[in-house]
Amino acid sequence: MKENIGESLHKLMHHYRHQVRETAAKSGILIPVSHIRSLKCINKITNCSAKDIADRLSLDKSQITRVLKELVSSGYVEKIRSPDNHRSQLLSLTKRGSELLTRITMLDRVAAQNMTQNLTDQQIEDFIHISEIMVNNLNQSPFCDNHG
Amino acid sequence: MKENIGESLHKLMHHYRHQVRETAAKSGILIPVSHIRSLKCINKITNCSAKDIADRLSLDKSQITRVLKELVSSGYVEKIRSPDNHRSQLLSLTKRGSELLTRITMLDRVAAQNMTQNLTDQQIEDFIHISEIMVNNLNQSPFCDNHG
DNA sequence: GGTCTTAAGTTGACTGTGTCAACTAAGGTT
DNA sequence: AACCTTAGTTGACACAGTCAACTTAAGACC
Repeated sequence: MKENIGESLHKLMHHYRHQVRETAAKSGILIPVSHIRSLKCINKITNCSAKDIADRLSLDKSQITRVLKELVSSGYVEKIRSPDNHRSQLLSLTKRGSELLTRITMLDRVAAQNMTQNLTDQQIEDFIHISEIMVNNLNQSPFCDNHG
Repeated sequence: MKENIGESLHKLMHHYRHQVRETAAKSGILIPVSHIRSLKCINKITNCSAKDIADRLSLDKSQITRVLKELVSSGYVEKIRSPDNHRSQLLSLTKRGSELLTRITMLDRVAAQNMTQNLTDQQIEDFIHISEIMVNNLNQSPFCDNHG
């Protein structure tokens, strides 16, 4: 039975992505999921840099660069060079970006409620908790050597 | 808190995929995950057709066509026209395919054990169970209208 | 028998995601 | 100065997922 956990994950992820995209599309939001996730990071992390996003989302730097390029050119994000460290850059949401994120947050709430509608709060917490344990297992395993 | 379930999923999926690919690569298995998943379907479903795989994995028919083309050309899978229904086709593993799947199954077991190492059997069952409930929620939601 | 519809599979084109390697530029070290 | 590290950029590529148009085969119906 244990071995099927992978298929469960694939399936769940598939349907989850589907719903996120569909929900967003129905509200006229047509940007990809990775962009949405990046917006959330920028909002949450103070003085957010590209690296911060990459670390938090476990994504490649290059991917972030490309996402940011589009977010900036769409007017959702502003990029200014950090005054104290010219290697780094400070990311912040524009007014437009903030408004977009507000709408996304509302959609997220609805989507999460829909996805968890037959579950108790305890079950949801358990699920997230178990997920975290598994992520830890995977990170510390010999298979995945994160030098950090 | 509920809204973060999405990020948990993304993260878990990311690390899970990473491990699957890495584990396979270390054993010299260099085919993509979708191919592996398809092989498992063919093995599990008697008289498996392309559509069966697409349904079971919630993937597009076209994707399956392409996966099968490679699996056939690599000699892992055989494709014969169904005698009673010429629209359909019967898929079966070749000897090579069977051997490959055996190796994959062993790797899967190790990977699953690694991923679940600090979890009780009950927690694993709960996790799978909750996943299924969420998949059902997503399928039956107004967002995702599966006409089938 | 001849249309009409549906189902299975194929193909092409395209978007999004993830990864790798080579590179620039800035900062720190000695 | 020469050297190393870090943040970010760019190019190239593989994989994953989606959509629409198409072929071929079966079944339904007059």
